[in-house]
Amino acid sequence: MSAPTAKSDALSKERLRLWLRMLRVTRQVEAALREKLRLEFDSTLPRFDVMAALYRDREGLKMNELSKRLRVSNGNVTGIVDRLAEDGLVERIAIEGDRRATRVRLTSSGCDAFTVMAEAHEGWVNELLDGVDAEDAHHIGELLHRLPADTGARP
Amino acid sequence: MSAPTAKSDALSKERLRLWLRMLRVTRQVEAALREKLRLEFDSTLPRFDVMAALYRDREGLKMNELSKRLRVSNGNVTGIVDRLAEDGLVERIAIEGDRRATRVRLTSSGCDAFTVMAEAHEGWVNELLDGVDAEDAHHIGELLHRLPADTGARP
DNA sequence: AAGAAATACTTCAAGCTTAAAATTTCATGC
DNA sequence: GCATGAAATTTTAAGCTTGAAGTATTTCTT
Repeated sequence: MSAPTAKSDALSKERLRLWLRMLRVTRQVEAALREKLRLEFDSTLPRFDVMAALYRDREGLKMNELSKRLRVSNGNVTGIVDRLAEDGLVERIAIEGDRRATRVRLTSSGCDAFTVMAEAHEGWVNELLDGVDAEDAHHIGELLHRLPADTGARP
Repeated sequence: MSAPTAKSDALSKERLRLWLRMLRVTRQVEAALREKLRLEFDSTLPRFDVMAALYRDREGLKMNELSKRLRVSNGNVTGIVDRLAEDGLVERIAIEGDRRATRVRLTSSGCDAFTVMAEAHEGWVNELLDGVDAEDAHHIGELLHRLPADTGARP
């Protein structure tokens, strides 16, 4: 533990400012997306996230894998999947040979619904990030990638 | 509405990728901060945010102003302030001449508690954003500032 | 084969969050 | 003065989120 120098203190403050700004922008964009999803599709961001993960793995995921993929608690996923299942967008499928686990996957109507939502979603993000050109996007992406927090590589 | 060109489509995808990465990093950092606050101070991020806003305006804020400042619903602020008040960290003060509104401000013990938390918080952020030097921080900050989403200037 | 440990999932309590409805108080027009 | 609408806040219903406790089921140990 080295003594805080004037320089390291200034850097610390700079990082704090950056964090607060990142947080503000992220929340703003999230709020906009949430409202769009609600108004246009009567849905929510968590539902969208779950469906997106299941769309990537069309054959489905175990609850376990889903919660790791989304980095949320497993109890959380249970509730979201429950509600999606009520609406017929996903289904739980027994796994042969292990009666503890279940696989969740999009139903065909869930798959259809997601493709429509995903296209709209990309358009909204595109509008919300207006002002970021390809070079900027690439640059910020690189910087974020250097953060210890970005353990983004998924198995 | 112009027809989507190959170039604009690529940019759209690039922005989507950037957004997903921003979201992931932000959530990761938030999760880390939330856990720290819980373990070290038995507190939460929303409580910290409210206290931070009240620390900035030491004489207090109306519920209204607080919810605008934090960009959350007013019903939301009610609950958080209720719980902070139960713990003696903030207090509601009647506003003379308007019996509808109340001013919320930190108690002196709330103020003390916040200064301790704020220092720890800055340290955590500093560690979490390790790898971002002053130049990077400034650069990303500039880019974020150009987003329409960053309507950050507070009155 | 019996018991112990690990795994997969759900349930639970508490808190956060929103949008919408309800309440109280203030301001304005007539 | 009084009605009507605006403003500040709280309440409510529904959903999200976590960490911890609880339930089965499987696997490991001996």
